[in-house]
Amino acid sequence: MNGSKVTSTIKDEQLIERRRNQMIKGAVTLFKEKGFHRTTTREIAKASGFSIGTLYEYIRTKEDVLFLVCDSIYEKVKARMEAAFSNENASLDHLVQAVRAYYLLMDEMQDEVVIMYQEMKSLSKEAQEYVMQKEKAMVTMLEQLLEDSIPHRLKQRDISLIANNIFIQGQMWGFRRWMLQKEFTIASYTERQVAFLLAGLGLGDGLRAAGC
Amino acid sequence: MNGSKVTSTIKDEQLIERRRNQMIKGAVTLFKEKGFHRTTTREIAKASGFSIGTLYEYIRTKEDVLFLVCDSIYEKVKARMEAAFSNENASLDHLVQAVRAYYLLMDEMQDEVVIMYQEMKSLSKEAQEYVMQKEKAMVTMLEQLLEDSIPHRLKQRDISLIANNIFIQGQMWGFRRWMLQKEFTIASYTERQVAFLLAGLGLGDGLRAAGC
Amino acid sequence: MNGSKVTSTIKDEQLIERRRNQMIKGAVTLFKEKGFHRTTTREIAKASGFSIGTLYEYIRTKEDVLFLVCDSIYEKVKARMEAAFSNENASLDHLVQAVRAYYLLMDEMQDEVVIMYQEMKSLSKEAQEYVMQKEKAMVTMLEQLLEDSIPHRLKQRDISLIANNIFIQGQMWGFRRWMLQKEFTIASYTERQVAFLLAGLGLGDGLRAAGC
Amino acid sequence: MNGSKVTSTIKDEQLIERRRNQMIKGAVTLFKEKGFHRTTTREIAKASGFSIGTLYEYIRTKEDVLFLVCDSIYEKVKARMEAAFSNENASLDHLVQAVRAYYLLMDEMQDEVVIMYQEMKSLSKEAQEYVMQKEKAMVTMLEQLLEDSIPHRLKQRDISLIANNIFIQGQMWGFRRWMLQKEFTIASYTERQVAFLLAGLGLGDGLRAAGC
DNA sequence: CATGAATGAGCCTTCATTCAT
DNA sequence: GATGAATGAAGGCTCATTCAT
Repeated sequence: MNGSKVTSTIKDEQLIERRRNQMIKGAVTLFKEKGFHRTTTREIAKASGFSIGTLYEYIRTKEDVLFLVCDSIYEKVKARMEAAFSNENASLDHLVQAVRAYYLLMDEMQDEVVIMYQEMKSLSKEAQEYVMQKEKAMVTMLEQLLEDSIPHRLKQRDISLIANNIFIQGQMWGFRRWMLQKEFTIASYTERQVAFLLAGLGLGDGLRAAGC
Repeated sequence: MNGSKVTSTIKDEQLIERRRNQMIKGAVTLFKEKGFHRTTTREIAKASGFSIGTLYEYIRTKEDVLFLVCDSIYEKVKARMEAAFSNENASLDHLVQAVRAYYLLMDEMQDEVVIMYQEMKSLSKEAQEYVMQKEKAMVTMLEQLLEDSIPHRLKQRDISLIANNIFIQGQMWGFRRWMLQKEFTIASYTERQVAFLLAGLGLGDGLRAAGC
Repeated sequence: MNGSKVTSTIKDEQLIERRRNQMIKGAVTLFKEKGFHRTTTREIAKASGFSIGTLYEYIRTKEDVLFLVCDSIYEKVKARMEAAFSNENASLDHLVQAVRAYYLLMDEMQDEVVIMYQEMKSLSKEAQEYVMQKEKAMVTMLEQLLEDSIPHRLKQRDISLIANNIFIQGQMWGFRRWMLQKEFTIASYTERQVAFLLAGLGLGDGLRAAGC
Repeated sequence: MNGSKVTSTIKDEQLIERRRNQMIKGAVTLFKEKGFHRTTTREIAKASGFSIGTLYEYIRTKEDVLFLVCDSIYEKVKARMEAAFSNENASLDHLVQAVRAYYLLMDEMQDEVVIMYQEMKSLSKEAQEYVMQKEKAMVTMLEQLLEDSIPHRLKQRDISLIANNIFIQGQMWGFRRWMLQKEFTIASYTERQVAFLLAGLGLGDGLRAAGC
């Protein structure tokens, strides 16, 4: 149901899907490079492989492109998280595996995350709301994961806080790459964050012993 | 030394200082509201209390305004952090006080933080570099604080990681307010983050006991 | 002979006739509402009940639609006037009846008249000429009517003038409805115009006596 | 108070006045030639003698230009009518003189009248209302003239009707020039209309005697 | 015959920047 | 030093028209 909120003059639904994927792909590249505002609709059309007229058959506004991009990013992240979090056997080990998978995913999607952070405010209030819901849903997934995997009980608020921390620490790996990626690889970053998380939960061996 | 990298046609240095402060104040309000790109130079001039012609006597480019704004934000944050971190008597308690002060500061400067996150990429590569240096310096202050205040030794990397975590958790309080500020007040957010930090360092009472 | 000057790729003459009638009907509605320039070809196609591709099988240019519309309006008005003016027994009474019928017709075709007044200039010079001929023919019909029905002789010029006056007074009923239709009904408007006409011709009872 | 409803970024009121007059002059020429819709803002700017940027300092919308044009036409016509109708000594003779002056005026302003007839519908509902008020005021002036100048009493409705007739007969001289101006000069047109008017009022010598 | 996706010229409008006063 | 009118490049978007299916 990708981008079902964006109207199109085209009738063929499959074509819409295909063209919009072209569009998103082209736009992501451009947004990464120059940001939403510095990218022109003509550039988007060109990068998507069609004319400006055709572009506007599939969207109504330049902002629609941004929405489509954001939506597709979330959709992708969500799908991957769901796959990684499927908790047949909820255990501490599963928690660690899932968090690792999440950090790995954030490593893969660095550019997309940067786009989200910088351009979301260019969406309409309504679209922002929509996108925030999706982000909220992802944090909730992390909360669920924690709840299911930790032996002792935590206050809801603490679960919520920790889920948030994990979530943004993952995003920051990409957003603050200029700082973090000088000192860490994604592997070592993941490793230490997990160790610190477990320590915080009173479950790990503590930071001192956790030799890298 | 506010914005010494930005050229002006005016000779009187004090006047420059005064005018630029007007400018920054006006611009921050506008950037908060509509972002850098959607704000026009005319609006900035008006909000600053002088004409568009005068505006351009004190800057060379619209981007200069953004730089001035970013620079002033960092200057302000840095000054406040320095005041709060002054470590005559480094102790665990001092660490806790300092971190609390930092979170409080981030609460005060929410809007400014949001501007930084969203508009930094609109600066020139050079200006971005400059601003990143300042951010790096702040993280370093946190690292120093940790190093000085924690009884046992931590690996440099872990210090760096934890400093980063604290730093961004503070920024996220403002940036993700739509999510966090529904569940927490700045007091409770600070409280739990500190508790979790200490637990992670193997120093607190753990999360279970730390009743809110 | 509807629109015989407009080319079509279709062979079947009857189909052309049918499709064009659909087109005219749809277009008139739209032109009334938003004028020729603000109406798109897509809208015309939709209102006509077929696709944009099909539309262009029956016309060559958007302007063709306007021409078809104008032509059909004149055809219709002309037919109705001919019916009303058929002068087996030319008499003053017949004149009055015919003029009344004309005003009634103009009342019915208000919207169409407005379209003619406002959009005719969007036709090509050539098409304008064609349409003006038709309008001229109608005025001539009125002239003939006057000539046949008035007992005494009038100078040709006066006949021409009076025919013109009647003609435009009819059109104005629709075109200036916002003014006239606040004060008059079509019945009272007709009534007074006829009285005034007869008075001008030295045939009526004068305006004073002609109680409404 | 010309065009006081149209906003401008320029502060100097006199400059606004001057520039707008340039604009109106340029626009009238273009609208005459190609109509409002087929005229581009760039053409208007060029014909006005300034750049497109400057044009938009004095208006907000292309439609504003049309409004300014319409308003100025009415203003001009109104002023001239007021001058011609000043009724120190209301008499039949004065009526005839005034009507003659009106027809002469309409002859002078043919192109402007055509513009009004064809483009008024392109104005916003609000602006149309405004412009219609002005037109109504002019008809009222004619009514007043009739009332003051005719010896015997006429019903209000008849006055209104006759005023309207005179008004549109004047406008039609320009709008239907392709027809009328083949048979008449403005002098002869005026002559016969006046004769017919007087006859209708039961005041002239009738049409038969009124040799041309 | 009918359809509708594709095209791109062209339009209106904005806004950073300059410079004469 | 301050002002604000002038500039024009550039951007978002529309829509008449075509043509392969």
